[in-house]
Amino acid sequence: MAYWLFKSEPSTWSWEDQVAKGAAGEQWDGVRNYQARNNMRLMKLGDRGFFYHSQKDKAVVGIVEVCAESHPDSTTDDPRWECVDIRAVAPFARAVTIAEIKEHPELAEMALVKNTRLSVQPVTEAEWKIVCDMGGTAP
DNA sequence: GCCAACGTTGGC
DNA sequence: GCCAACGTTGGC
Repeated sequence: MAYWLFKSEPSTWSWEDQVAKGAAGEQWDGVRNYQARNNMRLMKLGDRGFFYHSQKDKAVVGIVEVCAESHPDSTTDDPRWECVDIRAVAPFARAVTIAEIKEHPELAEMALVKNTRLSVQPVTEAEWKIVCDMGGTAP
């Protein structure tokens, strides 16, 4: 299984919005960046991801799961853009802020730190375990 | 609100 | 195909 990170401005699409969609989930639409799209193309059913709030919170707030593999983004007619569907799995017991992530030496290579603007990022298994632990939630 | 980083666009 | 100009993102 692979691990990912999905970034969203809470004012646009928040963890609460995601939870409200329940087990059916929702498409992660609106991505207009090739690197982010390519990451979504690599995702498999059951892959897990972090849900990150940018801007105001700047923190990982929960865990999501891929519940539909890459398909055309219904919000555009442009065939270049695709997206996956994700559903909320579990909230973090406590949010893990980007400041904490930057302080942790083993997380220095995370895309969140190195490539701050990428909205859909890969996460390594080691990073996954560390951040879940910091969030007080089992991986 | 500012600014650095980076992706995209368009003229040549 | 290069590169300057511009727009957007996101941390601070």
